[in-house]
Amino acid sequence: MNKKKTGGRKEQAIETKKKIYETAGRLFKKNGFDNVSVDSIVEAAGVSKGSFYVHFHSKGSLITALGADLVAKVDSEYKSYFESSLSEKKATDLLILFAEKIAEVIAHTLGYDLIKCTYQAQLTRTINLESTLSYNRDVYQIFEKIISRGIQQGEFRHDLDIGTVANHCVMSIRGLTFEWCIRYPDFNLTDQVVKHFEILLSGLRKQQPV
Amino acid sequence: MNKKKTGGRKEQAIETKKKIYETAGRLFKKNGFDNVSVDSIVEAAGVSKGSFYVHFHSKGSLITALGADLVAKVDSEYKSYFESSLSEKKATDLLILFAEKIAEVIAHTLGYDLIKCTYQAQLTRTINLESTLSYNRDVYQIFEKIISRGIQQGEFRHDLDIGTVANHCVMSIRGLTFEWCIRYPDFNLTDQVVKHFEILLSGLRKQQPV
Amino acid sequence: MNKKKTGGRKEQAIETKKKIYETAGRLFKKNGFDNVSVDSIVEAAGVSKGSFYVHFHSKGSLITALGADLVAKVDSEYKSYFESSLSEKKATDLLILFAEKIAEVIAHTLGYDLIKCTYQAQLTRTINLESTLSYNRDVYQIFEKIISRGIQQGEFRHDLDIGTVANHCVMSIRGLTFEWCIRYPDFNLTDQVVKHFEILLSGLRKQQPV
Amino acid sequence: MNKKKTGGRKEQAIETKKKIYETAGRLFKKNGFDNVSVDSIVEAAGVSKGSFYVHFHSKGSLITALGADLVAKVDSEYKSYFESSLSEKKATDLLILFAEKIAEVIAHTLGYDLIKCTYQAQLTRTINLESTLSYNRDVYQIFEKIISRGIQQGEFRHDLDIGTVANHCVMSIRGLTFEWCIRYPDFNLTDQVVKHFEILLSGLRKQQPV
DNA sequence: CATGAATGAGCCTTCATTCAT
DNA sequence: TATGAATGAAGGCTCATTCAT
Repeated sequence: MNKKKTGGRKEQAIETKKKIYETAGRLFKKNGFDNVSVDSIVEAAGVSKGSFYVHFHSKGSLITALGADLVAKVDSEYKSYFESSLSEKKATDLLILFAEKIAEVIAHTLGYDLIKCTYQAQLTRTINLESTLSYNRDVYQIFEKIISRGIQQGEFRHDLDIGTVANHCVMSIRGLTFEWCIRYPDFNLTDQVVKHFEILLSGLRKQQPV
Repeated sequence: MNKKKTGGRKEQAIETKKKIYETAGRLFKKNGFDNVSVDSIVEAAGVSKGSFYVHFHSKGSLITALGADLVAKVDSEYKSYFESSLSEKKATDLLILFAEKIAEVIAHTLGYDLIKCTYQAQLTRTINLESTLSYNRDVYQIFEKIISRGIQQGEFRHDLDIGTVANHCVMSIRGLTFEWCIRYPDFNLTDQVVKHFEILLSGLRKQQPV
Repeated sequence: MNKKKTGGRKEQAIETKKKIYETAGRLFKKNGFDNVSVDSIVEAAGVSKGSFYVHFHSKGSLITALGADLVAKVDSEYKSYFESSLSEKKATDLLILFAEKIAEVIAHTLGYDLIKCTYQAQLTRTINLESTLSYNRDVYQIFEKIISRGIQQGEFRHDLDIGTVANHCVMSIRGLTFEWCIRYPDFNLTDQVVKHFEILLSGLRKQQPV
Repeated sequence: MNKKKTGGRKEQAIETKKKIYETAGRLFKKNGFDNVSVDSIVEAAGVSKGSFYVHFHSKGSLITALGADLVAKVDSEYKSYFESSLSEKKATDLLILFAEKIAEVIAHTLGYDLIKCTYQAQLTRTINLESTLSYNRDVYQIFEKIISRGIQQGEFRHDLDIGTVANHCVMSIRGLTFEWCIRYPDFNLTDQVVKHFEILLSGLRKQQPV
């Protein structure tokens, strides 16, 4: 009925899957997590319901895939941003900058609807959280590098446990993001994140001789 | 047909409403937010479905009421705890103690299921969040008092904006609670809250002359 | 929209349930067991799908009820037939007559389609079989009475175990009915049942001179 | 893409068909009749869905073939058992022994699940019954031989119609097997078959002095 | 012959809400 | 107030079959 352009069936199959995938992403972003049905996805994508189940084992598995993809995408963005900022010497500035960058990505690249539905999904455990929560995520490792450098350079206290602090940094951002979700639009995520890290930093910084 | 004990119709009506209300609370706590239907509530409460809609405009309005009630209840608990701890002199200790108390209430008095479903409801905005988010909540005011005292007593930095810091304290707890929800049961809320506030404190504390 | 005749809501409810029930019975009989959906039942009955689930917990429970009803109905018919035949003196004749009566009821009162779908349901255990299989069913007891009388009157062997033989009589009829189902219409149930009971009565072995 | 061992395409085709066939048999036996889909067959067999429809016109035709095969297999087993028992002189004993053998094969060689799904298929006429029901089946002929010998040897009554009695013997076993299916596991098929044939042999009626 | 993507009707069940009594 | 029958859209998922490559 449709699709004659691309050659092989395999290419077509990939395209169909992609179409479902992207349509679903768009709908989730637009309508929120619980308001997207398989029916609405396939209708919007212009494929049959059967096709959906050819390409995805269940609605949940599509969501899981979408989530993992998202994590990979933003982590990669964080990573390249961090690497391009390496010239920045002071760990303090680096920490603020990196936190700010994350806030920017969340608030503007991903956007309110997508984040909200992701957080919802995490709470309902509809999705497999491994990719989101793994402490091996790049975002944790970048924080660790920054903190580690701060300690080495004598900016941060020597008694800090690097893993623990990185962990609390991520949690702080996650917490502020949650607050942003529930106070939206009366909450400036970037400002609050910067403010929060400034407070946090005053505690991390080595005490200056008077 | 039943209920002859209490006299007037008004008393009976109140009792019916109460029965629905309490049953709903119990069920939400037990089964999670998405797994409680109006049907299950009225069945468990022993009233008719019609009665439900006599007393509550919709399922959502019941949930809103339930949420506001919960906030009032825990805030009152926090308040009385705080007042009984006033003898405690140091603001630093008071802050840690109070944060710990909140974590305890969340983890043990309220419990995982209730909190999770509350957080879910906040994200879906199924409930009216006013009561939860109002900066007039007792919990904010208590933090303000503690911080204010810390500044007055010379423990905390003088340049802190009391409202802002209290706000970030609440947000930190909210964020850690969210993390607890999605990592449960592999996350000790109380420990993490204490740890987080210790980090936060080192930044709040006035810098000591060497 | 419809139904204004009968007075109270309760009467209407009963009528609705009855309408669903009878429509379902008719459809099962007409289309066979696996080819009747809840959709088709409610459409034919002219009620909403929601109504179906108001009156029946599930499709299965409707079928179970239908089955139990059927058993009760035919057993009662067997019983009254047997009681009206009590004047018949010889147990041998009574046995043949009663088996024949059962065959008649199965083949003509109930009919091929209904029986076939009942037997199917038994095999898939879609229905609760208790009512069908209980050895307390009237039909077992009637056979026991006949056999018992035959022994007392000296017609039947004294060494027969009454319960066992009654049981095998029922099983024989059930077996022949199954055969009828799979050979229909090339199998005369009544003739075969009569023939079978004649063989059963006389035995295969040549009679030994005493 | 795969399978290089066997030479020609024809050999491969045969092998594919065989693989589907045997896998289907295994699955039907394991999961029951209604719980095996074409999808599950081709997945388990490791072939494509397209291949299935190359080799079998429909799901039903596969089942028909499977059924015919089964009949041939068991009939051949009955036959060789009977032939090896010919030395057994008395028709009475032979009859009991043969019925018992059939019960054993049904209960243990074929097993509950397979028999149940076969009986189901017969009722739904999903399968072509010719092979099962043909009066030319070996099993009928063996019964005829036994009965015939019993008459010739003076053990059985002379007035028996051999074909009719053989037919009722098969039906009895079929009926008891049905009963076994619906009462499983609270029904010992072999015991009941032996008991039934003992009753059949002796009859219910008291023996008259000649 | 083999493949597997695509189809779309069909399945049973749940649910919040309405309304006549 | 209280009842509970009635509603019907929506939900996720299965399945035998077709057909272009």
